[in-house]
Amino acid sequence: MHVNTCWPTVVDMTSPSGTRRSDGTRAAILAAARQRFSEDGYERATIRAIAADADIDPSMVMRYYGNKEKLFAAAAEFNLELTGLEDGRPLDEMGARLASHVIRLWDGDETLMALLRAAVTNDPVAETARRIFATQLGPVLRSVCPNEEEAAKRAGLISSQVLGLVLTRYILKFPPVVALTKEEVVHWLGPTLQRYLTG
Amino acid sequence: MHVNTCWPTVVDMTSPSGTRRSDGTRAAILAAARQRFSEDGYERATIRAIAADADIDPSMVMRYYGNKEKLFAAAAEFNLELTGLEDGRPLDEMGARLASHVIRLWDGDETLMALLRAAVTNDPVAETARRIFATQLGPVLRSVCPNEEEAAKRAGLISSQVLGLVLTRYILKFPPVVALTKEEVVHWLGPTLQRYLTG
DNA sequence: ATTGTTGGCCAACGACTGTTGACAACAGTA
DNA sequence: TACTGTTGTCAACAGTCGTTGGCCAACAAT
Repeated sequence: MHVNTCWPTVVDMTSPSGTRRSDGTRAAILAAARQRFSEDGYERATIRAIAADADIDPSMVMRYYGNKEKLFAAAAEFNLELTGLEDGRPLDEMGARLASHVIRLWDGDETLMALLRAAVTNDPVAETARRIFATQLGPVLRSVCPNEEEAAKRAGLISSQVLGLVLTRYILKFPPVVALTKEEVVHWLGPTLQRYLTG
Repeated sequence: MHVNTCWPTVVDMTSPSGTRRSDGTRAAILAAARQRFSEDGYERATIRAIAADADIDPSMVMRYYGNKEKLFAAAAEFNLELTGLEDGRPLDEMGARLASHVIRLWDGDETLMALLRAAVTNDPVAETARRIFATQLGPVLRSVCPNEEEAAKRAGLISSQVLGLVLTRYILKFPPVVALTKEEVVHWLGPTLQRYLTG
């Protein structure tokens, strides 16, 4: 289609580790983008606003990330950090561990909020969300459930409860859900997730 | 602030029941708005597109509904139809009844999807969602739980699982969740909701 | 036939969007 | 010094948005 216009083809190798003078700007853009996307969603987060937050010109955003879609893709790549959650620990406490992990992971991380906000109104982004949950939650389920199809179903059920909590707590901000302490979340969601895992 | 410019102050009472010639247009706008808002979300659903769907001029939308916000408010008012769900039936089957009710209610109704899509990126709309769930789910919970504060907490938990299912099934379209039959949803979510209700 | 009201279309406004290209400031290299 | 490629600024483009006001046809009541 067209050549890569997002990135200078020849990399400046003056610095020993391949860093560049513009790396700071790149990082500032990405940080501002994450915040804006998570607060405003994809459509209302404008390139101009992101550039203003990063204190640079809007055209720099285009130069370094090509277009708005690619900028979002760069800002919304993230990790559920689920690996190692299952090894060597009692299987019947996994639901509680998972609930605890979700709270710890989501609190203070805006990347996932940006992804969720955008996925709701943007189908390509929804595809990204499907992929992330399928590839990162899938292996965990297959380790406790041999049947491939059933594992997928259980992963879907877990996603529904986890994302439902995230939605009502961090995005819609239902007061009783916001008020839940981490211990309460573990107490209530733990058994639910446990049943979806092994019940 | 300013007078009501959304509606002619003097109503044409020529027709016996107070209907007007423009009622058809009004309804067409509302139907098109519901569909567009549910499919595209608040920002991307443009007045022009809604008007085109309804086969009328964009300015008519403004005349009848004032502005985009008011149009959405008119399109997103809806009913969870929860009254009568608890009377005279065994309390320990209420979770299953609720799960069954959710599926029946959401399947084919785009109003609630419009509300949810818009609420995620629009704070005033999120407030509407909070209000609807608080006022319609609250009474049900108070009928099974005397403690006011605990009832609110349980309502929040139920919302998290219900909205999580709606999100993953109807909006993000996670394949395993979409594939669930109504019976499977009742089988899996029923006990969860039952525990949030009375556990 | 006359008015006044309602329903509807049309063209345009001002604001804002993503995006582009020209150009200046600066770095390192020869 | 002059040259080259990177970083950044500025102004503008083409398009879309919500919204407004003017205009005309259909209709109602006088």
